[in-house]
Amino acid sequence: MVSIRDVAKAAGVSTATVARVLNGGTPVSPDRTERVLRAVQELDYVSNGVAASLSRGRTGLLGLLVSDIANPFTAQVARGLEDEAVRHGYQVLIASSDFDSEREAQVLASFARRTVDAVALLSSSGVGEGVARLIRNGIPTVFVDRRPPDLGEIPLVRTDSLSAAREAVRYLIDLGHTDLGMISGPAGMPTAAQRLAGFREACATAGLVVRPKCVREGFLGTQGGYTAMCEVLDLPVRPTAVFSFNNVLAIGALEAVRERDVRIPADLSLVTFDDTDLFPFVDPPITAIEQPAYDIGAEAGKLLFARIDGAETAGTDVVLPTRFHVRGSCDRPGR
Amino acid sequence: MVSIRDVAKAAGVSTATVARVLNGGTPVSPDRTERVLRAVQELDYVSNGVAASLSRGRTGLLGLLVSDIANPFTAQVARGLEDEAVRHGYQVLIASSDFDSEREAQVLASFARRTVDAVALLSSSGVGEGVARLIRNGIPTVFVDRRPPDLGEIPLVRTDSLSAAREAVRYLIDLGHTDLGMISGPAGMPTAAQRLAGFREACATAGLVVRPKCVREGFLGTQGGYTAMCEVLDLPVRPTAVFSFNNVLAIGALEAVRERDVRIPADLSLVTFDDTDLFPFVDPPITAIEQPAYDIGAEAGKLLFARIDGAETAGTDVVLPTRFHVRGSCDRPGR
DNA sequence: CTGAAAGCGCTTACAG
DNA sequence: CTGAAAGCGCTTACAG
Repeated sequence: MVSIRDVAKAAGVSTATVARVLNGGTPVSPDRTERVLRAVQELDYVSNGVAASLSRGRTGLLGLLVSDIANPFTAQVARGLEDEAVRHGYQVLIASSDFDSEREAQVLASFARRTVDAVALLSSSGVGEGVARLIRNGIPTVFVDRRPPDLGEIPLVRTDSLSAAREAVRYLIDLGHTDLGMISGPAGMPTAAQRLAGFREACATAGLVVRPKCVREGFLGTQGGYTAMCEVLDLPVRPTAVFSFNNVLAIGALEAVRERDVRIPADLSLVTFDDTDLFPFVDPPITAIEQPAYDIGAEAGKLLFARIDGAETAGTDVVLPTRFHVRGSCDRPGR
Repeated sequence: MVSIRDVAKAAGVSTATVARVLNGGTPVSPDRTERVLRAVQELDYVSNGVAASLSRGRTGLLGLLVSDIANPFTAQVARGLEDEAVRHGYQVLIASSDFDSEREAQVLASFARRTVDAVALLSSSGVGEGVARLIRNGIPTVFVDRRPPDLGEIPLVRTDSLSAAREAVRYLIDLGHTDLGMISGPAGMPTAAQRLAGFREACATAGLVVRPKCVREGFLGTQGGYTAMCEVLDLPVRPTAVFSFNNVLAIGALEAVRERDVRIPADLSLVTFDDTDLFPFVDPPITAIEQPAYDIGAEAGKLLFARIDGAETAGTDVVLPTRFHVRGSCDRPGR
């Protein structure tokens, strides 16, 4: 590989001069500038980014840990973060844990090795030691969507899950439903707890009793939504409306619904957290809570760069608004 | 930051010994091993990954260039690639060009700086100089899904777009359609050309004439599909069946269809390349060609690692099978 | 099994 | 404006 020394030799200058020409900033005489440029051209020189990172002390990389990049919400967050990164001359290193906490730990360990300048976390498990080390090592970190309870000082960008859930469920109640169910998320996940709390609050406020068996915890993935919905639908008495933790679980739930020939919304009303391009075209169109995923990602990026630039961001909690899309998957109860 | 020298000092050994303990491989006496481990613990030492990359001459990173990670096909490819990467102790650096060729060039330039050990390309434009430089610099590269015409020697992982398209269109013809349209992809994209060719071949074989105005080129993104479908539907005489270049365009097409109260499949039959979780639930369920996106990504990873391990991969062309899902969006023509 | 030392390929005060 | 040189923090022959 041709190195900066080869270029310097060919141009008859020092490596310092080559670096100055290539990186700009410091002035270099036109004469030498041209000689360097020509040598670069002739030798087809490309600088070594790793070496540059080492001496500069920064990599120009933002780390993003996600559970599954194929989740549409996650992908949009990634896009928002990436666009913000590009604006600052950065790139994003996305790692999917696939809900595997060991893989998550490996990714965090790798981030802690300063392979990235800052980290955004949109991960599933409570994480634990991995994040703590990241922070002890002084790597700017931001949580996206949710944050483990014991890390309150780390900034967070999110929506208000609790009130959005409460509002959606109140919508169902206003329609006349009195027997509601929920396909919930994993118990350890803060947003799962919040959405469930919103669900319960709305029911409690309306004086409704929630039957324990109507609340099923679905592990993430469509399969989890399918299983949970099967359990709900196979109850001796079905609830007349179900609230789903997110769009992935909702898709699984739809499979269960179809399999049992349950009609939506005649037999069952359905509302879900997280929207999708195709929800308006589903039979029937799915009523959903939209989160501004792209903006969440962008906001996380802004926080990270503010921190990189020396700003104090501890304790920041950015809350972005949700939108409720009323479509065709809800109706008044049939009984 | 605590460095390997601090650890060496604290443990009373050389930095070489610390490295040996931490990286394994070379044997170290139990006594020193323990001292090192204790020092690491006490100092909360985390090695610097960038420095390690520089001296090892490898970063443990695979670069993946995509147009849009939010495209479900792309996301699945990324997952397949990533899982393969993890199997080899690697991570994936995903960069979205967002269909911007300047951004694409920047990403390729960054990859060429050896910030990654190998590269998988799933990008939109013909690319040009960026890829050429990558290859001149000896960075193992693989194309995914499509490859610019002049880079035939670089390995490629793909499906057979032409015959899959032909088969899907023949299905429409067998249903009795004689006036077909297509929402095509950007003219410069090889897969767009191939799917269009498949469409034309099927029509020609059946002796059908394709009206030029029934073939619209949609720029990528749902908006492009919407516009293209609008043009088709606003023709004085509508075709009775339309074949869509991919799922994203199909979603835009559905918007146009809905807006005009066209009924699928009664007024119009629709088939699209690329499947989606939700297509079975759309009204009506969308008939689609599924590509094994995850496997495509995994296969690309295998090729890259084979090449990293010294194997010769030039000229490789891996073709994976598609699956045709007949659902409810096609019927015999109504007229 | 171990350490001194060179080397990876840049960047950047420092002195001129 | 310019170059010699130190330094970024590891890894790895080399000699013992």
